[in-house]
Amino acid sequence: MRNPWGQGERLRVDILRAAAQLLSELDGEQGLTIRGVARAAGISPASIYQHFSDKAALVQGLIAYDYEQLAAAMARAEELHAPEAVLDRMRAQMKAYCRFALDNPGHYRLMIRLRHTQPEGAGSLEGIVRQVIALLEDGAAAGTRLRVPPERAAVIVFVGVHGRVALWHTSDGDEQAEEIMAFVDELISLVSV
Amino acid sequence: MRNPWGQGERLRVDILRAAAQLLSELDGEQGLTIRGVARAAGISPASIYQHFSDKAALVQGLIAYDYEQLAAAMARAEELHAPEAVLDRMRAQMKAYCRFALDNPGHYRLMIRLRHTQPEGAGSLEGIVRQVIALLEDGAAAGTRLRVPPERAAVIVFVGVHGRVALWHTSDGDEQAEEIMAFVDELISLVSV
DNA sequence: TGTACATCAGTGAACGCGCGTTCACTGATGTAC
DNA sequence: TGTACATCAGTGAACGCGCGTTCACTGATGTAC
Repeated sequence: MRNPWGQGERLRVDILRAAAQLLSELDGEQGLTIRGVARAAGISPASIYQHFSDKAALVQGLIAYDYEQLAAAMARAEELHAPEAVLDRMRAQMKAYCRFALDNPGHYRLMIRLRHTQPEGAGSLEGIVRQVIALLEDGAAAGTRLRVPPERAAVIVFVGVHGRVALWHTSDGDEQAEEIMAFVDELISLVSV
Repeated sequence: MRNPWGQGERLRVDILRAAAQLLSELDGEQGLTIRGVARAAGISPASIYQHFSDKAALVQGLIAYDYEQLAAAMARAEELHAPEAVLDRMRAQMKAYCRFALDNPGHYRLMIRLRHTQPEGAGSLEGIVRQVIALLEDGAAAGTRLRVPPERAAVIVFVGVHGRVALWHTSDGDEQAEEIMAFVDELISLVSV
C-alpha cells in the first residue's frame, strides 16, 4: 500500500481527496482536523507533514482546489449559451455558482471564510466576481440594457446570491433548490431593464 | 466578592456580559469557551454550571440577548421617520441592521450561524424579516410604488444586505462602512420605482 | 553478480495543550427552637 | 440570646478527550562500486 519510489506525491492528492470528502460529509470546519483527515485517508497523522507543512497549508490547498472547481463549473455553464446572450450567460453562471454552494456547503463556507488567505488570481472569489463584471461590461458595450452600471449590476447580483446561499446554509434545510434558482432570476430581472 | 443571599442571579448576567465582551474582542466562535468566559468573568469554570446547564445553553442565552438588542436598534432607527415615509423607515432599519453587524461581527456571525437553534419569535431573524415585510406591505397598501410585490422587495433587500455584510466580515477589513450603507441605498432604489 | 550504503515513503509513540464537565468541598448567611 | 443546622454562592482539583506537532524509527527500493 505504500507508494513506489518517486511517487510520493500520490499521497498528497489522496490527502486532499480525503479532506474534501470529510468536508462534504461534516458540515463544518471544526471536523476538518489533521487527525480526522489522516483517519479518512487511512494513514498516520504524521504522514501528512511530508506533504503539507502544517494544517493551514492543508486547508489552503483544499480551498485552491475548490476555487478551481467552482470557476470551471461556472465557465462550463456559461458556454452553453450564445456569446451575445449576455443575461442568459450570467444567469447560467450564477446558477452554477448556487449549485456548487448548495451541493458543497462545507466547501463553500470554508472558501468564503478563508478567502482572504488565498492568493489573488483566477482561483479566488475576486477573480470570479471580476469575470461576471467583465461579462456585463461587454454586454453593455454591445447594447444590453441595464438599470445600473454593469459593474454595479454584477456586484449586486453576486452579493445577493451569496446572501441567499449563506442563509440557506444556516437554515433548517427545508428550503428547496428551486427557490434559490428563482431568486437568481429575480435579482437579474431587477438589474435589467 | 461573592453575591449575597438570594442574589445568585446576578452572576448570570455577569457571565453573559463577559461572554458578550469575549465575543466582541475575538472574531470567532472558537474563542467562546466555558473556560474563557470564566476567565473573563473572573470566576471558576464550575460556577457557570450553576446558571447554565451546559455550553449550548450559555450560547443560547447570548444569542437571545443579541437578537433583542438588534430588534430594538432597528425599531429605534425606524421611529425617527414619519409613519408614512415607508422607504425612509426601511432604509433606517436596514442601516441600523448593518451598523449592528459591522460593530459586532462575532455576535452577528453567531446569531446567523445558530439562528435555527433559537425559538421562533420576535427575537429571531425570522421575526426581524417579518417586520420589514409588514412595513412594506403597509406602505404598498398606502400607495408606495414598488417594482415587485412588497414581500419580495423586503426579502430581496434583506438578503442582499446580509450578503454584503457577510462578505465584509470575511474581507481584509479595508472596506469602509460608507460603502455598505451606500449598498443599502442602492438595493432600496432598485426595488422601488 | 554481490554487497554496502543512500534514499525514499510512511509510522508509533509521545509531548503539551485547552477543552467541557463533574464532584466533593468551603465558608458565609440565614432560620428554627 | 445562644446554638445547631439548613441553605446558598461559589470553588479546586481532577477526569477523559481530541487536538497539532515532533522525532526517532522501520523497512522497502534504488544506486555505487
